[in-house]
Amino acid sequence: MDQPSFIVPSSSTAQQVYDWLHDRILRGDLAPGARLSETEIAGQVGVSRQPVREAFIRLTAAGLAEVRPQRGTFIGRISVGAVLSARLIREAVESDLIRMVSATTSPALLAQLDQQLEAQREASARQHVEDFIALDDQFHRSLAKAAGHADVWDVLEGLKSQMNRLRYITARVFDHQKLLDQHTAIVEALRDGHADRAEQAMRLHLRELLTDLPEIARNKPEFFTK
Amino acid sequence: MDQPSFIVPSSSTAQQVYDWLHDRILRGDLAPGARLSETEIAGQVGVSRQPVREAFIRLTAAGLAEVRPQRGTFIGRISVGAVLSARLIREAVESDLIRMVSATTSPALLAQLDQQLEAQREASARQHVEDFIALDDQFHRSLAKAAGHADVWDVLEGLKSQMNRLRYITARVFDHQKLLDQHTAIVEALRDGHADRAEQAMRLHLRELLTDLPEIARNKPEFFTK
DNA sequence: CCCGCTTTACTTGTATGGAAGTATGGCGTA
DNA sequence: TACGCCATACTTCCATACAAGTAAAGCGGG
Repeated sequence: MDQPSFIVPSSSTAQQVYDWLHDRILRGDLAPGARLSETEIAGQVGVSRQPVREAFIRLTAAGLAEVRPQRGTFIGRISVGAVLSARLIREAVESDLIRMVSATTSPALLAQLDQQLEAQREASARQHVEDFIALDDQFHRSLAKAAGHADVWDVLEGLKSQMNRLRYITARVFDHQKLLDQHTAIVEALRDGHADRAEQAMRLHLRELLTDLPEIARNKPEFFTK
Repeated sequence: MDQPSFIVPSSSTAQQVYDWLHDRILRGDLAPGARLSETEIAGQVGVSRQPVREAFIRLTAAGLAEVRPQRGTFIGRISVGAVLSARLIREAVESDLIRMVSATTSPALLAQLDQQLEAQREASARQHVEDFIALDDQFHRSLAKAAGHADVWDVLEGLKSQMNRLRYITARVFDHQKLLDQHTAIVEALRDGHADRAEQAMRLHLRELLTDLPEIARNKPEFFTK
């Protein structure tokens, strides 16, 4: 049984409990639909129910848990609708962003992106799922930053949480090579200064989920809700 | 036999406190930066501090309040960056949505939009700010629904809360006539089956805030944070 | 066996007391 | 007057006790 190694007084207890659970949920360590209990978690980390309860409230606000009064608290199932909505929003936003980047792309940026692609190839070769996911995020974040809107990416983080859970839970079924090729196509379109092609490449990339999701939902129906 | 799901035993105290404060904040009844107090609110509504505290936590998660440990809880100032990010996201998403609508527009939809425009003109003539804002939301929501993605609009609600506060606080400085003309232009472009023009009209409409925001922030600097 | 009631062991929700931290006003001192 | 220290009155945070509701096991009667 893993638990936070120690409670540091730097941050509040509730915050630390929240961080701990948030991380475990996103990584799929806590399965969707699984039962949580204020008293049980409190016992595991050695605090009272109160901070645990407050962590639950925040998790609920983030769409990662669901508390049914007098019944129990449960890890939220992944809402297919929410994932599809988040995907559509991502496509719309990142399409606009990639056009902005295309208008101001520089050799320095292209060099940075090339370097990130190389790191992704390396992580893919190592079959290291966590690194690959982190590098994928970094790639998209770099583009947002290059467009001068890194803050937009931060705002989207909340919406992406459901997608992130999906990625962790089903990471091994994803075709890393295909994603890599799509990233490469985006960078090449930028290098050629071809805004339309860059946008289309980005849209194609972000639509990949539409083909993967049905299969994933079929494999693990107990993890999903409509 | 279970009770119908929509019959809930009057929601929890914490929920009611949250709803009450949420509404007051969005309407600008509670000014940004104003001080809140667990004990004070608890006394006002006649409950203990605990549910009030939990309402504060949820408000914080929604970006509407800020709790500084051992110092106090305050109505969150409106983040200019968050508003701009939300605006950019809205423009990107609604641009995509309006293109989808344009591909499937029907006489019935056009009739519905015409009717909503008429209602907006009427509310504008009455100078009824609340109705005008509600009808504006309804207009955009109708378009999202017509695109087959009403759920996307729901997801964006959270991001829009900061924009909504802005609208309420400064509603009287907005040029209702201009917004009405822009809405009309969008509908006309749809009626002509001109997708590009519809998208451009939508983008222009949603960029209105970019010119308004600086003036608003100059008038009420104490309401904003960078 | 099967149905239905009752008991019991849970769950989350609320109230309250105290712990820890922060800001402020008052007071003494130079 | 100006400065530094300190008591005091706040604040949020955490722990604990109890209240209210749910669900399921147990048990008796048909």
